[in-house]
Amino acid sequence: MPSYNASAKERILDVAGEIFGEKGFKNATIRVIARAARVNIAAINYHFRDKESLYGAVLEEVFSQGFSRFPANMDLAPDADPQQRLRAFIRAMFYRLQSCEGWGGIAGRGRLIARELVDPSPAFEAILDRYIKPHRDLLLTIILDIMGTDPGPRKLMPCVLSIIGQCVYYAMASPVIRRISIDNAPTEENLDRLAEFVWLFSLGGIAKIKEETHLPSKEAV
Amino acid sequence: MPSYNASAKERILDVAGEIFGEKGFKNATIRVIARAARVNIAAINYHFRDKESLYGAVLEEVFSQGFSRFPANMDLAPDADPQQRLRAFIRAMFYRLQSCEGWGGIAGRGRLIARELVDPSPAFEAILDRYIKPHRDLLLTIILDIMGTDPGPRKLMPCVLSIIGQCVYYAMASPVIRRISIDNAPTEENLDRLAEFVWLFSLGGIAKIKEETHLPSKEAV
Amino acid sequence: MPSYNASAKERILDVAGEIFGEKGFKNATIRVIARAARVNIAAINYHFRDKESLYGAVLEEVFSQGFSRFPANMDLAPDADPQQRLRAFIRAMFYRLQSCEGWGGIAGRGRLIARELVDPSPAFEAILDRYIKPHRDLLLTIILDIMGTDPGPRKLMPCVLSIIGQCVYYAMASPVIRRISIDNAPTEENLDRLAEFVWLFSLGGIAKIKEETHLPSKEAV
Amino acid sequence: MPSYNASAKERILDVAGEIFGEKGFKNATIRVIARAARVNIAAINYHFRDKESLYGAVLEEVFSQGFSRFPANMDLAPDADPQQRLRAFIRAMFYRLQSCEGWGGIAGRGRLIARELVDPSPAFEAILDRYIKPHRDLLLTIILDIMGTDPGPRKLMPCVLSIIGQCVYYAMASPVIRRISIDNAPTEENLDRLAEFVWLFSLGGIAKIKEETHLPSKEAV
DNA sequence: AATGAATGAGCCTTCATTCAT
DNA sequence: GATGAATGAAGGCTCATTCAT
Repeated sequence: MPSYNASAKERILDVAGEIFGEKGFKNATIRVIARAARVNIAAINYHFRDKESLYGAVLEEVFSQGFSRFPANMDLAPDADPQQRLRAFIRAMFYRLQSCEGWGGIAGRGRLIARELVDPSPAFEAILDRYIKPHRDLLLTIILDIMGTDPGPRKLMPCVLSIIGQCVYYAMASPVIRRISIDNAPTEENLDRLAEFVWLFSLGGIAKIKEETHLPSKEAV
Repeated sequence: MPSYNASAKERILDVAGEIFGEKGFKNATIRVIARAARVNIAAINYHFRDKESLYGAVLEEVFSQGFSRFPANMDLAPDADPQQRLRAFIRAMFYRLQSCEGWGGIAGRGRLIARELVDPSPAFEAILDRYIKPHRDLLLTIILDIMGTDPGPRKLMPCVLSIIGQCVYYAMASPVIRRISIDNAPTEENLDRLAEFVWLFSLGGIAKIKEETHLPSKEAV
Repeated sequence: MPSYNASAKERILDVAGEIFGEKGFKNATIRVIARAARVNIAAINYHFRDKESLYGAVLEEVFSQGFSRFPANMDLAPDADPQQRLRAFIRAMFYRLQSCEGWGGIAGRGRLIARELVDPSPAFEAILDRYIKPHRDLLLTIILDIMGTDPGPRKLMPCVLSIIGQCVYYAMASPVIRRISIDNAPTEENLDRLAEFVWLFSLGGIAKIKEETHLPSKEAV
Repeated sequence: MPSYNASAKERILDVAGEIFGEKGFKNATIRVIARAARVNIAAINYHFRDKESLYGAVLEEVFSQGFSRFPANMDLAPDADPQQRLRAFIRAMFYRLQSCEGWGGIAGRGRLIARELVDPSPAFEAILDRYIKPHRDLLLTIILDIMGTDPGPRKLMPCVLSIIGQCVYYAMASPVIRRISIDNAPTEENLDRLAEFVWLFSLGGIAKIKEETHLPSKEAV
């Protein structure tokens, strides 16, 4: 039965995402993953060759599922203005990074992405090209549309980073945030509220950057 | 000879910061640290009892040095207005997280902090209380002073997080940022420019949040 | 389709001979054999039950083919004298142990036999009885005929061993011989020349042993 | 106590020689070696880095001890004639390859050498240069002295190989020889008797080769 | 007849730690 | 104060084998 085979492979992929996200690549052991997936250790080797390849498959799965489940135009009207497109972009990013298990299986995987940002694995290279760079370009066009004019890369790229930085920080530092500040448990309500905040904060930031003239633009450098 | 002992202990602490920052706690091995510090493996256990305690000592050292070398009022006039205090705060944070080796020995340790945010070690608990919470409170008062009125925690705390988030993100994701966007090598010029950007962006964000009235304040919830 | 089955089984037997000869029993893996034979791993167990049985089948095949292709009276006139019979015996042995692939498919299998001499496998027991002992007896009668009289086992058996030893050594140690001495690539020309040498050397040896009287015979012990 | 340390390392080296000789490199496990040497598995790694390096050390030890304990001029008068030097050479080789444990610790290591002849390990390269080639050259000069004139490499080198081949074969094929022919247990009496036989057989062979004129010499090729 | 999936055993290695000196 | 030797635990991986199909 292909469904049984697929099931075992899928089970491995599933729990591996969970455990890699929770413990990190090195701390996670294939023994634990195998036990959680209710398969033999050698089955992991059979389906994914080795631990590193399994990790690569998990990474691909996380990004693939994340972007298909929460596209950047999530809940967005076709004729939305750039402000609303930024809002959707930020909300989708929050959901992608922090949606919890009950919603469909990518819980804790936000931390997996956070780990990749800190030290990228070899498998992350492909992810950069296939998912992250196009995503960055989308945000670039949104910001350009909001500003109306091109302020040059020295103003544009940092806007991208500041917006993404906020989204990522809420996800990656969530264990600490919970301890030092507010309730940021990844419930739907919290995510929506924080996304709304980041959106407004970033709109203010973009406006401020646009009106600043003493910041160097590309030409000024 | 106390000087020799102190020297060995200091060498261990020094290279351990480097290597823990570079590889992370689990990936770093005391063998590599011992070899880099030119001491016997057992000497590490002798001076620091075990790997975890060594890590704790490193963490304490990193924060202690970071805050003493780059205080939050760095280069700040005593009578500076809150905007300028925010500027100094952000600049100090950039330097603390990203200052490179030539400047005095805490290179790569920004990544060590980033790792702690993703999964905090037991030793991080003390750091939170001694360094991070007071630091957060300082930023809180700065923002309050900028706003002039207390908008309630639902607006205030996220401002703190969005500002810190930007600073941290630039440091923690630097390997990836370098690949997908701008030159963010931690030179003095780059750090100053990016800190300036984050400062302005955040001023805009704070202003925007202040004027927003539909955002829920604490009482509205 | 019987032809396909037979073909698969034969392919396995064929490449297994090659690979067992090259790597030895333990170092050879059924995975590599299966891939080289272009069959599924399980097909090997299907056709040959397990790795050890496959090895037994290969061993039988090697000896069976070797002795049928290169019989000890190869190229020998029916009325040949014992010296010529020894010559044919030695030449056949060289060919059996070293004939290369182009000649009909038992290349590298000389090393397989060499390995069996060093540590015999369970399957070798049957080979001893069916092939090697009769072959030894044939050489015994040849030597007896050359000597004319029976010098007793203490002189006779070592002659057998010294002759066989030379033949086997040229085959088994060929990787080293090539490195430390002469060109002994198993070309037809080289095999013929070396066999000729061993024949003459052994004739001299036999003659010397025959005339020696101080060597203990069986009775003297 | 250095003697205790040395003792552990020596014990490992000792039993490893035994077990590698008995089972071969792949079949031998460091677990078994560790247990037999009464040390922890990790101790092997500590002293010899890994299995392959341990094997290299064993190989070096076997040859080093073999040649120092049984030099090629063993029991030889300083003014001995070439025939007697050949006799000593052959006797030493028999002892080296087959001397059993009671005599001083290189039992079963003849098989280790035999395995190297069949498939040389990377570590064997150094052994060739340091031990085997000089040994071969010594035998060459002995044969030259016996013949009186240089018959050319096409006659000389095979003489070397035929003599060495006999010695090696008695050692390497001893499990089989025992089954198909005579009592060749490596007792001192047996070794002496067989060495004596090989010596005489080889003297006869050399003489026969010398008088043969139709064999190609170097120039004839 | 033949295969893909899955297993259990076993192997080498690495690591942090301890102990005697 | 500092070290070389030795340990026990655990980890990733490979292999021959089996089972359901």
